[in-house]
Amino acid sequence: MSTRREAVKQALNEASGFRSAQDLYADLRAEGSKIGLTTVYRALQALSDSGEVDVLRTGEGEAVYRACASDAHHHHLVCRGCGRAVEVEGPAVEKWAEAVGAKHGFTEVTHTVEVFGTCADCSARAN
Amino acid sequence: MSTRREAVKQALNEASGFRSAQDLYADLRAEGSKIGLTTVYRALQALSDSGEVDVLRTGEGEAVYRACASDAHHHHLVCRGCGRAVEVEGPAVEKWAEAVGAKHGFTEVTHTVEVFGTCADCSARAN
DNA sequence: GCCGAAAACGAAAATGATTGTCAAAATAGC
DNA sequence: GCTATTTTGACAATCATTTTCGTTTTCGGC
Ligand SMILES: [Zn+2]
Ligand SMILES: [Zn+2]
Ligand SMILES: [Zn+2]
Ligand SMILES: [Zn+2]
Repeated sequence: MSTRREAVKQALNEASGFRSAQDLYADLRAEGSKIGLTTVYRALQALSDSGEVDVLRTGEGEAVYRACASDAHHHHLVCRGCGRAVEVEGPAVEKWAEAVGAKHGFTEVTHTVEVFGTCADCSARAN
Repeated sequence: MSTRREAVKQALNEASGFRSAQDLYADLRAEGSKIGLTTVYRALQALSDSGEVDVLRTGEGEAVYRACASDAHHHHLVCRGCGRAVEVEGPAVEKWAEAVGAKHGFTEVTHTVEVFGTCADCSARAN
């Protein structure tokens, strides 16, 4: 893993929530790095290809990334206010998705599941 | 509802799966309409605002729309091959999402759930 | 340490979906 | 018919992401 890619992963590790390529680029430049935007995109592409980071789409269609602690399949509970994310599991959901696919004759069934909300801190701050 | 918006909704009704604004624009032009791309975007915006159509994002971040039969909250089982979509319900998933949010102190909990697979027809065609 | 191939970089241009602008066209009320 | 309002659509502008293409680094072999 190259130094630059290492830096991108590092920046992701320091964040608790999902961050976009543009966010990470800004973070890195802010701390003095001379990294280019193209390289940030390439690093994120490689990291998500190798499964080292999770990626999902915001409601506006922007790709956001996160370095998750768990290697296993999981989903996220994401705060709409601060972006903080909690890794969650849902055996019931996994079974349901499989069953739904099978029931309608679909094969190679996969799924996307994300839960959004306002975290306790953000709720408090709003008062 | 204006004639043009009516036309967009009509085009969506004729499709069984999710379609992008560009897809619908192409469909309408193909059948002779002189509608503009901007108008298609505006119609879809209005239709989704009023809840008449469902919208979701493809893995590439493109917005796709569908005129669903059900007014109630539901999810979709979508074919990766032909785009065909089936409306599905999952009470267990609804409860799970709520519980997960509550457990971590999140409020105003919402969720996105989509199931993807290859439909029977597409599986057969691949043989 | 030195050399050339291969990999990594990054600036700038290209892409592609979506949105903003604004004048022309359709529509409604009178 | 006639003016006020809404809708429309060609075109420009945005913005995230991808391509392109020299330049710089890295690295194995010497
Ligand atoms: Zn928060
Ligand atoms: Zn899952
Ligand atoms: Zn299919
Ligand atoms: Zn649901």
